[in-house]
Order: sequence, then C-alpha cells, then structure tokens
Amino acid sequence: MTSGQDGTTTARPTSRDVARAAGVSQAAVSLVMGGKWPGRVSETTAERVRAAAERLGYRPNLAARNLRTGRTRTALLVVPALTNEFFAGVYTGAARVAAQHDFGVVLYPSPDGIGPARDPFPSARAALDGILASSMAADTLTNLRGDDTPPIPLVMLDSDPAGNPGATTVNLDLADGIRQIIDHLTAHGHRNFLHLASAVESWTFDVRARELAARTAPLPDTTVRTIHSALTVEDAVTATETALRTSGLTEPTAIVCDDDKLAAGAYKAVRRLGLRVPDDLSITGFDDLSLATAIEPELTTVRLPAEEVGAHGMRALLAVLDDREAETAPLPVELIVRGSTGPAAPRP
Amino acid sequence: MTSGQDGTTTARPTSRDVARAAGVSQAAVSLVMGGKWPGRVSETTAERVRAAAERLGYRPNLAARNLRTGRTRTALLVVPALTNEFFAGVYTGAARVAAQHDFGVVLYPSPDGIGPARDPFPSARAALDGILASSMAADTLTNLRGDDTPPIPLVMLDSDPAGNPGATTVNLDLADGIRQIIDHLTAHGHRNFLHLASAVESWTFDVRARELAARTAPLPDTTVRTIHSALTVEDAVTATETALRTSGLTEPTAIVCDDDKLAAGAYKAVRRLGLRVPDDLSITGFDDLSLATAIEPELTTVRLPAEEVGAHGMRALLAVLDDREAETAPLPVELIVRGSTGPAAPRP
DNA sequence: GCCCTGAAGTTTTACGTATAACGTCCCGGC
DNA sequence: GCCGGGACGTTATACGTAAAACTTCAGGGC
Repeated sequence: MTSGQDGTTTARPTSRDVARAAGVSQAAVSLVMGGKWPGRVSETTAERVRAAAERLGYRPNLAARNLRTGRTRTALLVVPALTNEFFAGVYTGAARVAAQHDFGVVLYPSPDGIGPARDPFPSARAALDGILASSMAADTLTNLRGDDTPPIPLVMLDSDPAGNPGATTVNLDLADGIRQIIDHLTAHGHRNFLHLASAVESWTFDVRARELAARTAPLPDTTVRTIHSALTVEDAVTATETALRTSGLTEPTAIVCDDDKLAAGAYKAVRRLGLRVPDDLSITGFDDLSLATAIEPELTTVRLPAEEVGAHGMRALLAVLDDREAETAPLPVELIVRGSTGPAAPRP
Repeated sequence: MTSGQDGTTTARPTSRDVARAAGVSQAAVSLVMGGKWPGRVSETTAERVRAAAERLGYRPNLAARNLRTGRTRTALLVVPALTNEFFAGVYTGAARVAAQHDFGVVLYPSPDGIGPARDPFPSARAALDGILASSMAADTLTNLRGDDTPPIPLVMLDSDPAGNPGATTVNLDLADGIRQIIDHLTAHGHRNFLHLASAVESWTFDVRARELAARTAPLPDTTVRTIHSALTVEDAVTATETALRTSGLTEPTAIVCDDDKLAAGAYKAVRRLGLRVPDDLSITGFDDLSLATAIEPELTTVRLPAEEVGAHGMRALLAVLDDREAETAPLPVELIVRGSTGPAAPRP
C-alpha cells in the first residue's frame, strides 16, 4: 500500500519510492540523504535523488533509522520543575547545542520535584541516547538510568558529583555565589544572618549551607540561624514570620534565601511584622528569576548562566557519546545588587 | 553479538533471547508482552515467559515496535513558554491522562513564543502520533503539521477554532472570565477602565478584548482605553506609566490586565506615580500564577483549570486516534478576588 | 596488454518486533 | 468412528533504513 504502480502515493513515501522516482537503488538514496555520498555517488545523481525526495515530500522514517542504527539522536533533559525559569534556560541552551549536532532534546519534568523519585519514567518512554539531569537527587538519577546494560550515558547538571559514579558532571560555582552575597552583606555591616533554606534536601542547597557556614565562621561576632521552608511563597512567609517572632524581630539584619521564591515570601513576612525592606532587614535571593524584578523593592540576587549550563551539559553528553573526554570547569555566577539590600540597621 | 551460546549476554536482550530462555517461540513472547495472550497462550507458559523476561531484564525495543506498528504512542505538546505555570499545568494534566493509556508526552516549547513560528521542529524530531498545541497562533499550527500526508492529528487548546480546519479544539471559557472581572469591577462602581493588553496577537487575547468591549458597550458612562505591551514586567511598567500620564492619572479607576505578569508591571507603574493599589486604582490579572500571591497586595485574577485543559486535550487526541468523536465543551474559569481590587475611587 | 585502483553504483542483509497464516492435538457430539 | 473446532502454539513475513560486501567500468602505469 506504500505506492501504486502509477505516481499517486497515498501513504508516506519511503526511500524506495524515492529511489524508483530517481531511477536509482534504495541504497543510493540512503547514502545521499545520510550525507555519506561523496566518493560513492556522483554529484549529478545525488542532485537527482534530492530533487525526487523533495518532489515526493520524503521524510525518513525515524523508527526504521533508529532500529537500524541503534541510536535515536535524542537526549532526555530531566528537570525538577517546569515552572522555574532557570530550568527553562537550561533547556534552551541544551536544545541550541543539540540542534547544531542534529540532536533532539526531550523534556521530562520529574513529578516529584527536586527530591527522590521512584519511577521517573512513564512506561511508554522514548528511546534515548543519553540523559541530562538538572538539580536532581542522586538516587533519582540512579533510578533514571535503571538497570539497563550497558547504562545510558548520564550527565549531571548541578548535582552531587559523588552521588553517581561513572556519570559526567557540569557544575555551577554556587559556592562563589554565596561568597559574593556574604561579602556584599558584611561590607554593609551585617553580622547576624537568618538563612531561609530549602526544606528539600539536595546537593544544590547543601552547597549554599556549607559555604554560608564556611564564610561566616571566621568572622568575629557573627551568627547564622537557619530555618527551613518548602519552596513556595506561602510556606516561606509562615516560616520566616515565626522565626522572626521567636528571635526578636531585628536580631538578624539580613535574610539570605536559598532562592528567589523564598525571598518573595520573606518580603511578605517582614511587612506583616511592620518592618521595611531594606531599611530594617536586607533580603537576598538566588537564581534571578523574573520574579526578582516583579516584587518591590527589586531583589538582590545571584544570576545563574542557565543557558550555559544547558549548553555545556549537552556538549558534555555529545563528547561522552563520541568517546571523547568532556571538559569540566565550574561556570561562574554573578551577584546582581538591587534594592533589597542596604546598610545593616543599627542594633536597638 | 546479541547473546552468546552460554547465558552471558552483553547487549540488551531481545524478545528472541527471552523466547530461548523460556523455551518458546519469539511470537509467543510478543503475544505475552503485548498483552494479547488470552486464548492464544496458556497461563502457565505466559507466566514462564514473564519470569524469563524479568530475569533477563528484557525491555522491548521501541524503535522496532514503532517500525512494525507505525505508531509511537507518543504525543507532542507544543507550548509557547515553559516558564508559565499555566502551561506547566497543561503538561501535567496531559501527561496524567496519557500515562493511563500507556502514552507518552513530549514537550516542545516554541522558540518564538505565542506568535507565528516558521520551523517549529528541530530536524531530528521524534516520530509522533499526534500533536497537542496550546495557545499557539494559527499559522504556527499549520506549520506544525507540515505537509505530511496523511496529516498528523492535531488538537488545539485555547486557540482559534476557525484557524485550522480539521483539527479538534478544547477551549477555556475565557470570555466568561472577562465577564466575571467586569461584573466584579462594575459592582464596585468602576466605570473607566484601562485595558493593559498583550502586544502579541493571538486568539486567547482577542477573546479578552472582544468580551471586554461587548460587556462594557451597553453600560452608560463607561469607557475603555486599551494599550498594548509585550508580555514582560518591564514593558508593562513603561506602557502603563505613559498611558496614565497622558490620560490624567486617575481617569481610569481600574486596570484590567491580560495576564498576571502585566498586572505586576501595572503595580510598579502605579506606585511609581505615587498612587496606591487598590485605593487609587484597582488592578486585575488573568491566569492566577504563583506571582499573583507573591506581589502585594495579592492580585485579583482569573484562575484557569490548567490541568483540566491538558487532560481534556489528551482525551480528545486519544479519541481522534481511535476514530471516536471527541467531546467538546468549554471549561469553566473562576474569578479569585484578592486585595488588588476595591471600590472605585471618587472622581477628583 | 595486463593488472591495479578508484569511482559509482547495486545487491544483500540485519536491526527487533507484531501479526497473519498456518499446524497440531484433544475433546465432544452424533 | 469421524469430523469440527477450540486451545495453544509455531512459522514466516513485513515494516524502512543503513551499511557491508560486491559488481562494473574506465583509465593509467609499466
């Protein structure tokens, strides 16, 4: 049923149909369409084949190609949340590099968010050449790979390098982001910090906590108190409000938040207590989402090179698939100072 | 190289390997794994096959299955923006229904956003059984389908029903959302509206404009002024600020925004002019993103049943693929009244 | 004049699965 | 005692492509 004796075809044309139309063999069509013709097929016949393919509207059958080659030229990008602009940027970067190498990228938002997920794949998952995973828990990644032999190549973006041996990693210099925040705040006289941390355990948040501790430890008369909140505005509000109530309202002079959403919650809590940002309390975020400039005052936060993360990750995956060594160096981040931070309020 | 003479296999086991291990034919394995065995294979042998498959870690080769059946059990969901929580919800709903039918959903964020896009597919696109498209311009959808024959089944979510003949549509009752907003505002005495509209032309925004006009036309002493802005906070700020400056600051008593992001911009513009929300100006949004409760005061807006949209869309697609008729009725939306709207300020 | 080489193709085979078409056996009805 | 027909399989084939192995021919070196 693929094609009749005459020219009229009803279903999608195959390479054989093209071959017939061009007066060559199917193999020749395959060579031309696959770009492997120089030296095997003359330029004139190649042109004839291309013309026939164009005329019939030929599109290679990917299932057949995949079956034959064993590769799909498709990578899976696993992200904890679709909504977060950081991950949107990662996708954009990865897709851009992928397209340059005739690769596709399929997105998979983990239903369980950033934490551990048990069966991360729907049963009818696509066949994949490799996995790119952003900010995922180590055991989720282990599940992602499954027990397939040989294991699917895995590149971890911004995840625990020790968590999945054999995988490649691309890391952001998150620690440096925290360093910049602390330097900025201490330069403005801040000594008492409230750390509004994520309740989700994950490497990306652990880094913040560790660096925060490491940077403040050597400073004299400096304290850090850490509280935890789910990654929603509402939860951040209540967590911050109760923390400020129990510690004396202005004991801390700055709230360092693990991400911008938490910072938005901190704003609301501070106002609910009748205090002002940044006059009474400075607040910092992390990620530089569009939310950071939607709230008032605009948020001092750390901008992450999201697209670069995705691009580097994809390049690393292509390198692995190609048996090359992936280059690995942490990507720099940048502190964006806006209106939410200022001099520390004098102690009452 | 698929398997040695002994038990040790190095590559992925095939159905033939399972057959050998279970002492049956490959066809029997296919029947059992495909769930078509009742009446063709006895329960005891079926169990033996399943055990062997489990033991060897057999996973059917999707490329081969796709090649054989001509179907991929995969749908593509095209969205204009990854970041928007509405589309994230649509994905969640679609993926949930898909999983129930052993279908997969692949996300494709259109690089050009909501407007027309020229070549929406990367060259190495996956093979697809159908397309679900959310809030896309009509000509983008035409391009999406390409000139393949037969055309890929297409379900449009929240797009112009007249734009793509032959496609199925699932629509939100956006007009009713606008009606609720206007009813709410007029009940509070508002008569002069500023409509902060999207600069992107699209059916979803046209509906708002049309309904706004239709609802306010019959009211006495009522005016609507429309201004346009790109869908970013920054652009909304400048557009609103200049509009208010040229029209007399409080001539309008309410700003009706096409979405929540624009509303966030309106907040900032209003404050920049020394006015208060909602005392001097009421502001409404559309979508009920998390941003709506992050800004202060919290935003009065219209909540859309995003997951339901995705779920209905997927069900419609499955119906089309099954040659059944898809049920079609607009999904209801709900006005969420928060702190950004109040009584109209008295005219100066 | 012969062999070798390279260009320009073609023939053939394999990828792993789903399924149509074909046995074979056993049992029950008449 | 024979025949029909389920139950339980098996055998064979096709899906569309990529690529290894083969063929043919022309030209050139010696």
